Amino acid sequence: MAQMRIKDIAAEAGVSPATVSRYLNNRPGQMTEETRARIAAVIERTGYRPRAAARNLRSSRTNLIGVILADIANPFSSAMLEGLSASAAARGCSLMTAISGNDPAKEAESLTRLIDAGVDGLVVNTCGGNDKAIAAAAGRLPVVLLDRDVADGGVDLVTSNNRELVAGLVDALAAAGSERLCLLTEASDDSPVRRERAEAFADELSRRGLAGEVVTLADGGAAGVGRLDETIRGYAGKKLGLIAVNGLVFLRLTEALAQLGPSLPAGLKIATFDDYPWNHVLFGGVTTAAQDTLTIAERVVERLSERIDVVTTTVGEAAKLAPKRIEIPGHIEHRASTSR
Amino acid sequence: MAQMRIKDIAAEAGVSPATVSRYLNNRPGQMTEETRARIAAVIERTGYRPRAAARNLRSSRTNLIGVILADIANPFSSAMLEGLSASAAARGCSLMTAISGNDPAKEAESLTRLIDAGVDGLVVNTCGGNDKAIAAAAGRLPVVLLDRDVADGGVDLVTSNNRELVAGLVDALAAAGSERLCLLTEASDDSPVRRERAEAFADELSRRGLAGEVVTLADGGAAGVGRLDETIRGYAGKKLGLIAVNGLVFLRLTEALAQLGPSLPAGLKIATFDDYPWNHVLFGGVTTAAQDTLTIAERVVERLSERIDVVTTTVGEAAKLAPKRIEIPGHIEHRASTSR
DNA sequence: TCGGTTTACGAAATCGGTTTCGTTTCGAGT
DNA sequence: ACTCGAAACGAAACCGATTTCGTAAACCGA
Repeated sequence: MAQMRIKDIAAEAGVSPATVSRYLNNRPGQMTEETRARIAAVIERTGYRPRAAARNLRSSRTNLIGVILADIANPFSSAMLEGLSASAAARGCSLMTAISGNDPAKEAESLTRLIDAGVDGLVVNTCGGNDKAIAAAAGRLPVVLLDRDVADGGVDLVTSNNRELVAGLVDALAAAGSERLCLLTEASDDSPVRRERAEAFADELSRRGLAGEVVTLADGGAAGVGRLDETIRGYAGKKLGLIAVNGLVFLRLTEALAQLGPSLPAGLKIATFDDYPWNHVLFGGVTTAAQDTLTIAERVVERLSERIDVVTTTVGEAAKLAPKRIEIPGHIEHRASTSR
Repeated sequence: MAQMRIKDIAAEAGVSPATVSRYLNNRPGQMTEETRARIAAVIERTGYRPRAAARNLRSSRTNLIGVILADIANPFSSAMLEGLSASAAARGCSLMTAISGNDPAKEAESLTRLIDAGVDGLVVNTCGGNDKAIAAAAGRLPVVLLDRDVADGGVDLVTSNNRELVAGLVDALAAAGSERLCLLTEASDDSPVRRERAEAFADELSRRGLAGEVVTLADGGAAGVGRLDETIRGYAGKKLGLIAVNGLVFLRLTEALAQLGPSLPAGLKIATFDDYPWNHVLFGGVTTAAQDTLTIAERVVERLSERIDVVTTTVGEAAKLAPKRIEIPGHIEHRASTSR
């Protein structure tokens, strides 16, 4: 009685293992209401749980979704993980997670490890440098990219409407009276997301005939902050507006500004991407381009499920769905840092 | 050639499947260096990867560690997840994660879902309310608790040395000249961790003959902040020292203080638990009790591995290891908020 | 009432590894 | 040369579900 097997249940219910299996997966080949009840009773009484490994082996489906995240310290990632977890659970799937820590080698290792583990599909928030491997993986099993695209294209991608969010932040700064705008980026960040935001920023400036530039901070070191400091000092009092391309850059910006004083220099306005908790607090509230992480997660899982269903339902090469790019609209949180 | 099976490899290498299996698991029953090389060559050439499901079925070992986290928004949790991921990967294991979002029902559901999935062991950062179920689970498979204990005891626990960290923060405030100390907590937080810190705080006060109290903020609402505001105002200028029992409380404290002004009122000193990124920035740096998340994660996985090895190696009831409480020392980051 | 189609279910093959058990080979000791 | 033990390996059972295929019973219209 230690561990019940499906045949034990079958014996006790006076049916065959096949029938119990049909019950467990409530299959189309229905059964009498009476046998259904009998099986249910036995399972209820014995507390039987089917062994996943056996099921996986035969059906070659694991109900597991692999997730590779570049940087879990980023609240965007943790919010995403929570959303993915919920959406997957709603579909009866569990998550296998791996964290690359922005290390392409680790990412590659995670890729093979998760695939070897037999996940039904893969969600990848890539740190870059594995475009080939990811594209190859996408040829062998369902893959949906999260936020960051790969070079070769051809893989599903769910992302925010970065261009419109950039426009929204520029709007906010312009409305607050900024006459010259800077987009602050980091040298080490060469992700497609950063590029997309930078391009949108440039477009937006020229579209409105505003002055401005993209300022790249040196990595972590004092040099970057110094450069930033210069920039700020140079424009101080000249109605400068600053946009941090992501939450980490914003933190560095805050550190640099702290050297100038605890509140914003007169005429300086700021805004940032990524809705970190401290954005409510710093400078009395920072105007933020917030992504709709819950919806993004939901759509990622939804899309992945579609692909998984197609793979397991259809046969051979008919299983090709055209790659799709899904943009989830975020919104601008207007706060004190861009008030007049 | 679509999917190689172990017997295909065996055939190509001119050996039996059993030998290939021995090679894959490098088993004690050694093989000739020559056959080893031959098998290696075939595997290398064909890119063969064993199917995990089949392996799991027979060996009833999945190399999967289940992780249940109460609140991923908490940076402690994300740091932990990163650490667990790394430590597990180093042992060839993957992580199956579930997030309860502090909902006991979700936690219970995650518990059974992960167990059903066949994880070898479980790491639980419980949100409370499932002590029975968790203790029961610990009777059926290896379980290590993370940070938060369950009532029944009898389950391994890895946690920080909260009592000493409290003492360290009290030290810092006292050294900064604070004469009266408050520990700020939240009404909704009734976790063992909070209780332990509160007790340690009270002990520490009486040991040193310091005045002070535990102040409980009402949940989220303005009332709590109002109360806090009162407290601060009441003591302003009287060398008050504040300790936030965790990072979220600290954020609320910061919001409340923001109403009073951007810098700390004269004579007010503050310190907090949880080393969030913004702690470096707010108030020019906040003195923080930082937990050694990496080591905690490492020890959790290590302890879990011990239990897993015992389970799979020994037979029957000899497999009982005595439950163990492991404390990982954290340290105090002294920053501007407790300077003289 | 009768052929034909569904419906409900059982027998047995199957998924792809691991593990047990037994056999052969090889080297060492006397 | 002969025995013995260990090392190297193969044959076949096995893990526990799902799935295919087949069959008997029930249903149904003419």
